Amino acid sequence: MDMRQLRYFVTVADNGHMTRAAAQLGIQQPPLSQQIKALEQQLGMSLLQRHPKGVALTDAGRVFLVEARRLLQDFSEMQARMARLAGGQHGLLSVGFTSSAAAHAFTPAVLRACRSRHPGIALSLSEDSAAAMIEAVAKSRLHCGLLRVPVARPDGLHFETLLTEPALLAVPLDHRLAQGSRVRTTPVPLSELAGEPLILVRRPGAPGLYANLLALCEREGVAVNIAAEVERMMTNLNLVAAGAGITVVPASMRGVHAKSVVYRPLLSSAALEAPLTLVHREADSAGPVLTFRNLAREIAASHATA
Amino acid sequence: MDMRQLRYFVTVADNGHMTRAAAQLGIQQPPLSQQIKALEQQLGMSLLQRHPKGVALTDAGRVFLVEARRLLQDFSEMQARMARLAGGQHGLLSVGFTSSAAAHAFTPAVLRACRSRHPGIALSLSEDSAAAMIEAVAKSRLHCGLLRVPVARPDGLHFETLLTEPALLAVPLDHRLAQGSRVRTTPVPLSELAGEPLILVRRPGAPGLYANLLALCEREGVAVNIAAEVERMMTNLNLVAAGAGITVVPASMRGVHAKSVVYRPLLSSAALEAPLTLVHREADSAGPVLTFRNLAREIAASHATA
DNA sequence: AGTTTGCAGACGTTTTTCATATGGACTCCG
DNA sequence: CGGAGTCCATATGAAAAACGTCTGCAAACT
Repeated sequence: MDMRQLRYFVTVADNGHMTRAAAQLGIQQPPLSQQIKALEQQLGMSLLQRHPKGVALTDAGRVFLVEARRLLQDFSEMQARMARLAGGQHGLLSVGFTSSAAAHAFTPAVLRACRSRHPGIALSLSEDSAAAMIEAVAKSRLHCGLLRVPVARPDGLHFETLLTEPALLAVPLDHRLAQGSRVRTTPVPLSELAGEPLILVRRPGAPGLYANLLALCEREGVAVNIAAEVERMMTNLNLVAAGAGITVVPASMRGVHAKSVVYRPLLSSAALEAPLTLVHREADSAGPVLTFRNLAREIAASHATA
Repeated sequence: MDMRQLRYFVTVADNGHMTRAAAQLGIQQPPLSQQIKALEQQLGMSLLQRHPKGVALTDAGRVFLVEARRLLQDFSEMQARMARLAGGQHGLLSVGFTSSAAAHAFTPAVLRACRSRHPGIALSLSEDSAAAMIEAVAKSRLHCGLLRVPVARPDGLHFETLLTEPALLAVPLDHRLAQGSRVRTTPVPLSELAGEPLILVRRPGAPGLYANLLALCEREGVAVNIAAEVERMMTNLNLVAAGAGITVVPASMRGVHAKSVVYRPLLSSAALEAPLTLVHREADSAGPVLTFRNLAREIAASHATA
């Protein structure tokens, strides 16, 4: 038994007429008669009474009509759901982000926009380190990841820079680099960092914002003094606020500990960009992932101009 | 999209393996690959990730799997319902009966048996005259009819005699034919009816129990005296009980007005049989009608022996 | 009675589906 | 590191199914 046969039968039942139904279905009358006959044979009962001026439903035909209608309805609803899924307005979407990505206003903005614009997408959020998140995306445990610097680039993964922002120097309020209300907006040369107790996020053997900073310092011949290594960027700023040292963070974090931390641009800031990166599997080029990617690009654009 | 393709996909998803699924489905692997590919193309998304050691579901595949399962489930349930309908354990069944058919214990017995043995059959009962009922069956307003003598035999209708019983003479308690407790069981010759006020059910121009009686009287040269014509056999007996005349009724009605009516067999009773007849359309040779017919035969057999 | 209308059957054609054979990618194992 | 084994995809031919055209038959209309 076939969906096509069900559709044929319903059309015949609606018309009470084989020939008209055939025309409506865009086929000839004999094939339609054949299919109806085959359907009756499969069910082992006659569905139609053949009259000289058309056909009428038998009792079994009346019962079968409601069954067939229901099944066709279910079928088309299923197709609609799948179409919405393909269109990306529907389905599951698990998104991960790092703590530093969450610090940027973009992250809550894009998640909020996704919820409001695509209520059919069930968002599942998680926070983790960049390395763990990239692996989770590669292993299909996550659909998308929002992070700063790609610390690994496995095959089959697509990385896309949504935003870049300068990195800022963060120093305690009572630090010598924070003295004077006017100087706070003037760039600091990299050489000023020499000997300062530097706090950084530990990323053994992996690239990242701090790896770039260290490489930059080495190139410029600035001797750094690593005072502490922490797990999360937020911990970083907590230590700076406590006066334990200085650090470098993406500009979007400048609101953290505003009362006890002073943020100053770096002179060589052009070389120390803090990107915001979206990662997903290359294979996921349709459905909710695509929708989310497009949404992320759109929100990123509005954040870049702002 | 086809039911077959859904079945194929579900099997592949269950096995996580094309080749094994193909074997399980009883086809080769390449056609299965083709069908899955066609399905993916129709849906506009990939459902499976091809791995060297098998296949795994994509997100869309997981969603589609539950949809496909549900649809296949609905489909098989529908088939089961139709099979029960074909088997006659299910469906609507409208049965009509005449008042005289209802007087026989068989009628309530068969209806009760139908309700208890086939709860899936929704019985719809109605009482009407034999002529109206036969027309209702012919016009498909009724599935079956229970009546006495077929007063008409339109084409396409099947009549079946379930039971026959003798007709009895019914006379008032104080009638001369009712005198003496011993004579009540001895047969009455037809000649005794001569001149007696006869009450009969009016059936203009149609055969029936009373038409047979009148024909019999005419053949035997007995002059009848028609005292009244009524619509229902029960009215008959009410008038007899009131002393308005005598009549002839099927034996099964002998319990009516037992205190005021005496029932005596007729000598020529062999020629005056009162049948109980089942009528249905010849086309209704399957489903609930068939079930009811078989049940009626069975109950009739047990009533005949009793 | 002739015409029209509507469904069913016969037969050839096209499309679909399946099976066989083959190729390419990956894993496992010596 | 190379060869055997697995597994899925592709190619090609055969079988089956669906469709279209033509025709027949029965009932209704004129």
